[in-house]
Amino acid sequence: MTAEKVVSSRTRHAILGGLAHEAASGYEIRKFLSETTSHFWKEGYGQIYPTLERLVEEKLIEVASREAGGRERVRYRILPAGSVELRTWIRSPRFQLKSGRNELLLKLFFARRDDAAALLPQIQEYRVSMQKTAGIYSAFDLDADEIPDDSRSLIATTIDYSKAAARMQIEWCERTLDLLASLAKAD
Amino acid sequence: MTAEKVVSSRTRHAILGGLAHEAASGYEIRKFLSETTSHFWKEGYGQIYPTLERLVEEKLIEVASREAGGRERVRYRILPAGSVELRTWIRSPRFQLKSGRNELLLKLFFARRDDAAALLPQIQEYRVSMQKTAGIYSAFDLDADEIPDDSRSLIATTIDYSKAAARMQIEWCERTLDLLASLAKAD
DNA sequence: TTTAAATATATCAAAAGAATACATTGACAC
DNA sequence: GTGTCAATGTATTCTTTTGATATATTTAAA
Repeated sequence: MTAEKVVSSRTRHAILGGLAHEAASGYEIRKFLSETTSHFWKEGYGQIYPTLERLVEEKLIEVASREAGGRERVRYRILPAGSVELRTWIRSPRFQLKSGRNELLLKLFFARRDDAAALLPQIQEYRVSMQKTAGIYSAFDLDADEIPDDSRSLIATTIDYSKAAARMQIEWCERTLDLLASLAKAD
Repeated sequence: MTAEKVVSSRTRHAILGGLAHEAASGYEIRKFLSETTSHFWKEGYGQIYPTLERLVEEKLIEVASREAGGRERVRYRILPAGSVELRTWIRSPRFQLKSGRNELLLKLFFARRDDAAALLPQIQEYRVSMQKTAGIYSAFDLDADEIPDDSRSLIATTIDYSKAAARMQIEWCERTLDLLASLAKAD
């Protein structure tokens, strides 16, 4: 009774995508993802390492090199079957959206007028952090050499998204700050 | 050695907020949240039921009524200490943002030109679902009786946010559809 | 009036995320 | 040179969150 565990996780595809780019260790994959997709996709080690082992078992990737001695480092490389799986996923008409969590909006939802003064600086902080984010994406250099020409314009759409999201949030902050200021003034 | 488990979870505040509105069971709390805050905050049963027990232990809420017989239904009510905790949280200058996951953007990030044709209908579907969402928020009635006047304009800011987010995503879909169409045409 | 569908309640396993542990390298002060 | 500290690289473990499923009850339908 070796019941196969069903893996519905999308982590496998994020990893395959990363390895399609180049062979890497779990640590490097996470670094790559957090530098490129973190605005809409993040992975943690706790997810990456077990999934790598799983992908090896499934023969979608293989160990490319293994350095021992105290700290060990295992690099993985994608196999042809892995590339097929990646492309199948990209083209299959199923995808999942999971909205994030915004604690500040939750506070606003439960707040009363007399909380307005305390909320004001929190929204200012939010705006600052969004402005920082917007700056990062504006400075993003799509002409960088490592990006294959073939996918450049597709990647551009994800950056477009992040920029638009940041801008939208900044504008919301501004509208909301105005409102809170008027509430706070009217005590 | 009864080491107190530290609860850093924000679920407690979502629950306290819900109960501040009116006494309710775990099921009802979840229903309330999913009808009102689901665009920026969701809770599942797996989180709600254990947290309710915890909050009772901490004397922030209490059991208001308990119906037995086969299926049991326990309603909880917020205590003064719970209200204080809720307000303290709203005013404290700490909040956490957790960006969601967008599998479609992940696909676009890893895609190549020749995937464009397969991605096109996926983005169309995305646009439709966003249009539906936008419709819901536009129709939202803030003048409904149950909403206390005191927090009406604060709640309005969260709806403003959701509307703006939906609009932004629809516009992104339109830009992206144009691009993909041109890529797909050029084979 | 039995059956089917919708609603209400709760549990549990899987996935995701956060915190931590430990190893190596490099830079700098002495 | 050498001891100390910080930065980086690697991985594990634990907690929180999510999702699927089980079970009971009520309502609607046939």
